[in-house]
Amino acid sequence: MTRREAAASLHRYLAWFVAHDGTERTLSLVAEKARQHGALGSADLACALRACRGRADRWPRVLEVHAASVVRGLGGDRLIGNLLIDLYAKNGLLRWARRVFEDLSARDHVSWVAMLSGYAQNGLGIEALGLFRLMHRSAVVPTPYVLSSVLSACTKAVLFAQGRLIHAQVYKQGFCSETFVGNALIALYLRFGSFKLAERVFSDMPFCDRVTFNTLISGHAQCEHGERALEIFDEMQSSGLRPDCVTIASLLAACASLGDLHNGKQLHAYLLKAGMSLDYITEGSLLDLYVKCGDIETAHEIFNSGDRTNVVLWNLMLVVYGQISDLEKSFEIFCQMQAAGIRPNQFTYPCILRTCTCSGQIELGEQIHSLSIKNGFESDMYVSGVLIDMYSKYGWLDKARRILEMLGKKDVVSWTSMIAGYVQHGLCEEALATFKEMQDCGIWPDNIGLASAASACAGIKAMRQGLQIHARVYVSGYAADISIWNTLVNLYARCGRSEEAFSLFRAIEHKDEITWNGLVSGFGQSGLYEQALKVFKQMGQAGAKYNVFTFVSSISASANLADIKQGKQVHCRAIKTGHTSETEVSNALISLYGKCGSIEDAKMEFSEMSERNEVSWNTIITSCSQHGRGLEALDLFDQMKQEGLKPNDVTFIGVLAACSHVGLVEEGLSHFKSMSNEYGITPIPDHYACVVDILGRAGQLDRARTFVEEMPISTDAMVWRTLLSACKVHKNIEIGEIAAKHLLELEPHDSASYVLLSNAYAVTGKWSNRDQVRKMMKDRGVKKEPGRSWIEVKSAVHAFFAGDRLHPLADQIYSFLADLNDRIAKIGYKQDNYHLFHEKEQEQRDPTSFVHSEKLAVAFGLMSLPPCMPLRVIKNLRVCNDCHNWMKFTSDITGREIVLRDVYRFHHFTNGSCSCGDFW
DNA sequence: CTAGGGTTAG
Repeated sequence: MTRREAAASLHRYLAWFVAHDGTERTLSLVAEKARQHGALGSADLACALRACRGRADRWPRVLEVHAASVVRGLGGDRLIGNLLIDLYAKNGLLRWARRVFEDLSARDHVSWVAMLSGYAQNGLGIEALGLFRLMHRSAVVPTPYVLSSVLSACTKAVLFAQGRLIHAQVYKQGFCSETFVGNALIALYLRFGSFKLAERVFSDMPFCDRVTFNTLISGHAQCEHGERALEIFDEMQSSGLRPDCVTIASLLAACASLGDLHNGKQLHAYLLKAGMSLDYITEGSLLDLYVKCGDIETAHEIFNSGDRTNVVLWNLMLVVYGQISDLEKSFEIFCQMQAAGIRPNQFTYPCILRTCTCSGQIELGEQIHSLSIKNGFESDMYVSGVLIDMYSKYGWLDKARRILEMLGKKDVVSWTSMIAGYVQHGLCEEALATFKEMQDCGIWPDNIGLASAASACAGIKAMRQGLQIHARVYVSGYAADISIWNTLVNLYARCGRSEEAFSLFRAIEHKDEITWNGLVSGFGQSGLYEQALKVFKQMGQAGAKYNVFTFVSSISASANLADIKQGKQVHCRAIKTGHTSETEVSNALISLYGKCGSIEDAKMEFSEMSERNEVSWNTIITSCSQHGRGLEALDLFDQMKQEGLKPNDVTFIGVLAACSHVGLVEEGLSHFKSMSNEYGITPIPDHYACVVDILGRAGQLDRARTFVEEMPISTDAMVWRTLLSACKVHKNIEIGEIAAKHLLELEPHDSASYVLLSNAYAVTGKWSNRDQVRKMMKDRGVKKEPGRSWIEVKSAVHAFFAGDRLHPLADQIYSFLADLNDRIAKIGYKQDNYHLFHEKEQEQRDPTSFVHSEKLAVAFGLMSLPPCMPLRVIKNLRVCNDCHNWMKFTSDITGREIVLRDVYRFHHFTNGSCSCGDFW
């Protein structure tokens, strides 16, 4: 045998091995041959390269062979070069591949295809098209293979228009009957959801192969057309083509998306029966099937018995436990994978971090964040995206913002996560500013961005900006997304534009529960409570589904109307639909009963709750406090802390108000100090107003004044009004005048402020000053709001103005009242509302023409309601001294409980005394 | 076969 013959025979032998075996042995044979014959030809090096395909562990060999070929002067060799391009491209090293491509001494179609498909596989469609143009310029006529590579580049890089142009060229060149070209076209059209075009290409194909069917099946499976995928599988079987593992993997995906465990299990059995090797792709699909069908146990079994060196399967397991938000298990898998020496990839961190976010374990999330930085994923867009989401959901907006700023390439998701984070924490201005910033960076918002921006507008009732978003939705191409319309309906409702809200609402074809709720809650937040309750009733008639949001919104609308009857109806509906065990619903009910004056019902609701959160405690504490049960409120505050719940700013409003009711000055001040010292809460003006109330009620007006003057934040009207009110009660006109001066500057059109000052002058006998205030009101066109009271009797609400005779039973009411006044005069009542009038004025007044509305309401209530029922009256202004005193006597003589809700607080009158302790 | 963002409430 000559040397030449020996070389040829060995070469054939090697080629056979590569084709049939491709093991380590091939490579050792190459090495052996090198020792025997000293020099290697390009065919042998090519052989060695082929043996490296698809084997990550032989990656170093590729580099060795490349080096050897360059050393032997084979750098421009086509046979070796084409293989190197393919290998480098498959490993994502496109620049190396391109370098080899450029260095080729001559290119054939294989070279072009290798480079083109390399770009295609890495999603670099633009580069692929650039190379395709270069090919045209080099006057190389594309082959069907080239065209199919370019088509697949278009598919991968989402370049539909270019894909259609290539289709035209395919048609012109008459390559339509080539099966692999048809396959590429089917993939293209399915990727863009053009099912009709895909099926047309399919039916025009003279021949189809397994890949055709696989492409159709996987395309339909990915578009959630599981049913069609299974149908095509039937066609495939009747055409006599046998499925391979790609077919089965795609079918498994179809079953997974359909939740069809039955068919999925049959496929699983088929895999085992047909003796198909479970590679990591089929294994992954199987895992995915069991995960999506909720059979986690089987999923875990498959994972345990499979190839545990593949990071994808580990990632899948992280997703498995993430889906049932079992962070503990998820984290266990994460630790096990590291112990097994598996390096997490860029998918791993988003998988586990999302579960941390969902289960609120931010501390663990932070640790994993550090790990991801250590492993070099600091600037990964996906990892950063989920981190921005995690930190911003938790309220660490600054930290989220820093990650966003650090991110070199920000995509629409990273921006939107930040925007959504701002919205979720009520920072709507920041959200809208960031929304603008994103667009200044050239990123166009998508459906989620638009919905978030619309929600930000709704949050601050920014109708003008909201209208802009509305207009953009029409041109955006996202008009099919119901979430956006839901937000817009809510936006209009929240801005009080009921006409627009309804017309948009009617235009939504498939309304979901959020559409309805958006209307109810929106009306509730714009003060259109009746409108909100009307929609709630319509929901019942339309057969819409109620949920927690529906009940919370409707109950709170009833509460704001103080419409206990309406509220009880909603409560009944909640019981019937089984929503009363929801914490949020119970919280709304506590607030309802509290606001309607039934503190006992509120306490009952609270005590029957199975789970209470901060809001539950805040609501009951505030309710007790509003009803004058200060000690109870403070007791509840202690219990709340004992149960390990963290008080927030709302809690302290209730606590400070409670201290005020009980007269606990020093305790109140120490609670106030503890807010920032112990709990890190920055007091808002409302807290300062509470402290002023505490000091004012105790008569420590100088101290109150100093406190206000030393406030570190700017003083608002509420603070001054509280101080002025205390000055009126304690007849301190000097400090009262200072408070009034600030108050009238801040709110020059609020009639209540003038009335308060005028009364403060009256009680201190400064009649001329009082007259000046009255003149000031007149000059400035400020009119006193007429006093009005409401009472509900037998399902109807009866309203009264001061001294009015509009009620059908007016005569009876007035004579009942006269009789009542006689009776209470006998036990010591003296009408004293004249202290607000000068003696001369008093002489001129007709005592009967001046009866406050709350007295009329109470008289009517006493006449109409059975003796056992407490009277619940609502008044639009503060109750005056005389009426307050009158109520005490009336409650005593009639043995009736009277609950009066004025604009400030509740007064419970029983047996001659009031829960407010005579200070309001 | 594996990864991130949303709409209604208190």
